[in-house]
Amino acid sequence: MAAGKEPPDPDPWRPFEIDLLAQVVAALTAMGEPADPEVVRSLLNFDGGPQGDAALPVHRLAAAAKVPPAPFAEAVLAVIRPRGNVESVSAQGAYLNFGADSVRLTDRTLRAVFALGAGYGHHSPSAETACVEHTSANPTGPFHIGRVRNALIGDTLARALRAAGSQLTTHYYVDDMGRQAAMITWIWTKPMDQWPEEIRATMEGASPDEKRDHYRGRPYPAVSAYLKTHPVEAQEVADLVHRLETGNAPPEHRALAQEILEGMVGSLARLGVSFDEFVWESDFVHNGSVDQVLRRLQRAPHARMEENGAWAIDTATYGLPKEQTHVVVQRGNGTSLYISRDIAYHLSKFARFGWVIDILGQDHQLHARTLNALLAELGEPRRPEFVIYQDITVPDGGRMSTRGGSAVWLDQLLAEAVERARKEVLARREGLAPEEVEHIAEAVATGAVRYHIVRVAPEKPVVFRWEDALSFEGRSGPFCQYSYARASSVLRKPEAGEPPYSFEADRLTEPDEAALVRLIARFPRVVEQSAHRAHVHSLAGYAHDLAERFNRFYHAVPVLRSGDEKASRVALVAAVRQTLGNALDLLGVTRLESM
RNA sequence: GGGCGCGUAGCCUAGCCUGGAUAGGGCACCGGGUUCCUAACCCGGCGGUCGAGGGUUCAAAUCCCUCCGCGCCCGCCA
Repeated sequence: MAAGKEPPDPDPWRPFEIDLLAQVVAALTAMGEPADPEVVRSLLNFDGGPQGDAALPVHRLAAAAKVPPAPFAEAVLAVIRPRGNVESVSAQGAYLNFGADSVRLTDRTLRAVFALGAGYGHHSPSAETACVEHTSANPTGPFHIGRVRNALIGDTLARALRAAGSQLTTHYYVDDMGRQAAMITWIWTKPMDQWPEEIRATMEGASPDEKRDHYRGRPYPAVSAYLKTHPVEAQEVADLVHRLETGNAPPEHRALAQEILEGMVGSLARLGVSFDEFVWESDFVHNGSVDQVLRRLQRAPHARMEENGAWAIDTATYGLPKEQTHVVVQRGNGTSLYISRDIAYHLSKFARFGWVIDILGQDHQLHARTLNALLAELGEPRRPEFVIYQDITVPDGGRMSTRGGSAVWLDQLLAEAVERARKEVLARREGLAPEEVEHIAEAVATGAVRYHIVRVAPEKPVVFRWEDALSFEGRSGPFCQYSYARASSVLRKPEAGEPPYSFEADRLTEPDEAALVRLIARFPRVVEQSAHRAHVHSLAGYAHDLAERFNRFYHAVPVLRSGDEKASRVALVAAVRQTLGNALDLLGVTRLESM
């Protein structure tokens, strides 16, 4: 083992970058050219590629020197002295290409992976406290996959932020105050034989041991439709909403919400999504913080009372679209509105967390901007950061609608995925114990669904197609899981030996090995970037790239059947397994030792 | 009408913030690969006016402007 005395740098690329920057600056200085390290750094391109590990386009520097780019590049080449972690320099037209010292990079990378293990790619904990609020669906029935996009973006971002060092808490904001929740209570507090016929019809064939969110949520669409044409009953629901606000909710109200919520959250748990805290909207009403917000808003600079006693804020100065310059924050009857309660909630978050992040569907975009305007109106300097994602739609171009029957339930998707995965396992493997088959099928199914939804940038609209969602090949969760299982399988062989794995970096010089090492080395930066730019999809892209590189290596380079290189190659496989496993953990995709 | 987002091969997608060298993947399709560490894999091929036009620049998928198309929002609902 190439044991290092000092603890390894958690970012294997950094020493190369430091050396390279210093050498470029030194070369420019030697040429008598201005060499601001910050300028040079911004010019350097570390994306890597077939040309080398870093590139410097010299156009700008050449222009300043009043020399054509290509000769300028040659001139730099003549004076630059690659050393340390920089192994090679070459000029190609207007570009200088640099290669890292592969042996040093390999040594440093593998040592970092083995020393840090599950912590490789993670950054040291910071004092920064953060809160990610996500999902926050009304407790009125099961999840459809549109809302699952919210949950998966939020959960993956939370994992990434934790890895990046944040002290992170996740929130599910439970709306038990509005009309939606009231409708559930309205119908379920009536004996079923008194339900209107068209609502009772929705319970036909319902089994009492059905999952609770499905069972209790069944009448919801019918109730919603029924109330549109039945003003008397609609008034009952309106009265109920008023009772919720004044603290006179029927005793069953919260229990019903809780019951449905447990069913909903149970489905998310299968996907590895969990929450640190459930925050109930009604708590902000009952603890007086909503009243406090309303009183502050009434004293705010742009507040005014309407004719019927309602309070509104003129937000024209906050740059909102012109239709939204008049924001009502309190009804004529004195009750609060969603936006006011949300302000109370956000103030409570600001009191506890330095960084507040909300995952919101694009339909909440205007709400987000209004919230910011009202926070400004209150003199509150802090703002939440919003991650806005686009809807998942169905192929005929429609929104995912519960009433139109176009919604795809998460539970339905998972059931379908598990069934398909089970078939695959049974077709590929023989003699597995039934519980092993189920374990793999569940992991493959949930891995496929999680990966499929999180792989696309949040701002892209997504059209749901069964055949894409259930793909186990190519750019998919199971592809990554398979590569992990493959690496695990190699390491399980007796010939692979036991950890700790010793290696000699100068034996890992095949192009496929060098490429793998470079990808492994990039992981800590991928984690950092995905967390801070809320680009969780880049984690999915990374996992695929690493898996793909590993498969290429696996086919091209013998490991256990090799000679003097064997131990080093085994170590490389172990490093891939560790890194890919860490990436899968961040994606919430279950690692499989075999599949 | 206004605001926000999106538009990259038949389909899906990365890159856009911070401009840089032949735009990276996947699916589908065609042709190969398993006496050998898991073929949910690999190799090769096919396929691109980066929505259109203009501008800035030595250099534009990337920045700016205009237009077109699609989605969402514009409640004393949440």
